[in-house]
Amino acid sequence: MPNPTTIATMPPAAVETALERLGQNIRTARLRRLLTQAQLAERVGVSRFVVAGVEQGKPSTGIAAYVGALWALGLLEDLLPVADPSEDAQGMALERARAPKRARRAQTLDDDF
Amino acid sequence: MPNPTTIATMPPAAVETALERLGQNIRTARLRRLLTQAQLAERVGVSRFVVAGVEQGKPSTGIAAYVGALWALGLLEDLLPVADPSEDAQGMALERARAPKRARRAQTLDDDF
DNA sequence: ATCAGATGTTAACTTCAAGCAACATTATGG
DNA sequence: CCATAATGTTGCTTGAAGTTAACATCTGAT
Repeated sequence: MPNPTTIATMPPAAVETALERLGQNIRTARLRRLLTQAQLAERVGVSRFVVAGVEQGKPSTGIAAYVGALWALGLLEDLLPVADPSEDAQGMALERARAPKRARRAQTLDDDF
Repeated sequence: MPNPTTIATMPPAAVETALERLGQNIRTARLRRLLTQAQLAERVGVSRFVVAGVEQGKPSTGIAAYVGALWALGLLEDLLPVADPSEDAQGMALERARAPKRARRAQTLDDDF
């Protein structure tokens, strides 16, 4: 990451918390299945350090490692409801206006001050 | 990624599909909110290219970008149930055996074939 | 209590991901 | 339809993520 990417180095507290929680959940699932970090890592196809990072909720780790871990643990389906449009109440309310393929704010036409 | 990391370059079909779906969901949520990629990117604190990658389900993109997008869209809570231990039926069944802090298979003691 | 194995830590090295810029393409609003 | 904005694409540069290895530490089974 060329730039001191704010999101990865200093994520908002809520994001950091959510990641730590996700990592902890993955760790719990792994331990319940009696897998070592190295074993899980092998299934996912990464080194054990990446798995360790996942369990710590490391923000800069590629999402593939996270999703791969869920997959290897048989928990991939948990990801399907995330941001599911049919469950996005706020979004559905907004959609009542329109649902374009590209975002575009209605040009203020007569308001040329 | 020094090594042609299998997971990021050639993820299992299920993982790839899940990521594409997640990205599509995020895109839908963004469009419903009438945000441009650039606007969302600014909120998340990354360039618009990263947001584009997220919406494509790019496996190698850091999870912070994904979670940051969810956060900026007000969808962070969707992440909480993922791999939630209290919902992990398979894991809870296995836990009936034990719940260690470190994985370790019981040494086969008398089984020295 | 002891010892083997799992996990944490550190370091050096390699490679790709993210940033940036310019341009092409597509879609939307008027 | 046309103009304009949004998104996709390409190439370059650079810094950080991931790998490997060796060692330290902790945990748990016996």
